[in-house]
Amino acid sequence: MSFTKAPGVEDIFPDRIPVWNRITASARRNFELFNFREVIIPVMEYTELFSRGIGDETDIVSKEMFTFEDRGGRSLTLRPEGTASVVRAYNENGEYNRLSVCKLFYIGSMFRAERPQKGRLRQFNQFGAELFGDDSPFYDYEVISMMNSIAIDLGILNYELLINSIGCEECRPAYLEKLKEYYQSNKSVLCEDCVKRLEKNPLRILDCKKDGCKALKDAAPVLPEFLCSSCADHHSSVKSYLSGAGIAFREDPFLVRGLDYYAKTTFEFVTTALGGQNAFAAGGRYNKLVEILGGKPTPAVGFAAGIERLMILTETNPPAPLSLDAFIIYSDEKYFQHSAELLRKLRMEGISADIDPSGKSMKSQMKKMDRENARFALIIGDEEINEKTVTVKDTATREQQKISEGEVSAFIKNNKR
RNA sequence: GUGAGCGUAGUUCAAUGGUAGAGCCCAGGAUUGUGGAUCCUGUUGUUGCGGGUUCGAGCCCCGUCGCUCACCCCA
Repeated sequence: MSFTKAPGVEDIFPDRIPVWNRITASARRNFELFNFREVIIPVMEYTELFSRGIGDETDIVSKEMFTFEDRGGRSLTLRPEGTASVVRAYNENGEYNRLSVCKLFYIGSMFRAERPQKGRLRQFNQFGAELFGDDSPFYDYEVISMMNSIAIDLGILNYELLINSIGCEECRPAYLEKLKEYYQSNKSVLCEDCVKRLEKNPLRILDCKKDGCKALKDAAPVLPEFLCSSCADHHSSVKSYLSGAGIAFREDPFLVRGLDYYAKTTFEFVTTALGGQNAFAAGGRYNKLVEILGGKPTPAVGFAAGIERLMILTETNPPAPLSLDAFIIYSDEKYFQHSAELLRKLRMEGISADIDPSGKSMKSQMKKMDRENARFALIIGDEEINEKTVTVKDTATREQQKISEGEVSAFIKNNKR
């Protein structure tokens, strides 16, 4: 009986781990520069959290969640995104939700029961940040600029930052009315799905790629024109902060998000290098969500980025593969015990080291050493045993020298990569 | 949920319906203590699975499973 992995999940083997690590390290570094602190949240929550938080009508909740019953008959769901969990954790923890501003970030797996394709998995990983407690447009800017720093840090080329404001509960209803009116009068041209969207979520019609619906978009009412003065001010402040920081962006008046909780600022980092997908990070402001999930009214802003998508974008320029500090080679099996003892000491000193215990020829051991990408070969034979030395060979320059046993570890530490 | 393409060695791919092969990888070697180049030798398969047509199927037909890409949607 052999087994295969479930559809849409992935094994990431050592050869790709440096790519992964470069991304998560960059995220952590930048989050810390911006004074965000890591929070580790559970991978499952009561289903209600997501249906309330993300919205029952969204695709994520209505058809993409991995939901199951626990033994007591309560419905649990593998998290399809991080924000709802972070909000729940924030609300539940008085230590943090009484702070005037609370900045958190997370890194972890998310689960959505979609058909897998390039850049889209059923179990995928995101890092994201959430900021609670302040409505200042400066924080919208800060969150966007933090993601921008990570993208630059990772050397991602040819990406574009799209921003928009989708208004607040004061001004959005009026816009939605206009939008409905507009599409109602053109209903005959709309595709089947969009006729449904007209009632449930008219904003989404703007996202439709069908020719008929797309054509209507050009003459559709544009959200920015309907913003109340508070939202308009907020939006222009965000833009001027971005311009002031030299961050290029394009306003996309039709940028709407697939999750219900957003208000005011929305943004997406997009590229054409991801096949059918185009966004590698996205987010926005969500001032009502904390309250919807039972907390005190608290403004918030955040984003999430797809780690696998970032891997696709950065794998063309891979970081150095993992390497080993030392590989021990012995000329005769009778010196294996001695070599193993040296190996043990090196590891205790914090030097990564390995050995081939098979007792095969030196040539064979050298080959193995080469494959392990070792920095130094440590050779032990008759001479070395008699002199209490080790021959240390630099695998890059092929130069070698004898070093007394006591000084080997110090030498390697001083010459590590 | 919908559509298209593809399943042959660890991997990348060959094989007019007529004995399943090559490159790479891997393993060993090219004299006596030394890796990456070169050369030599060697290992590896129920051709995804199950039926059918045929004297004969990796190849044709049907089913099934899986993968990939795209739509939808999204990070």
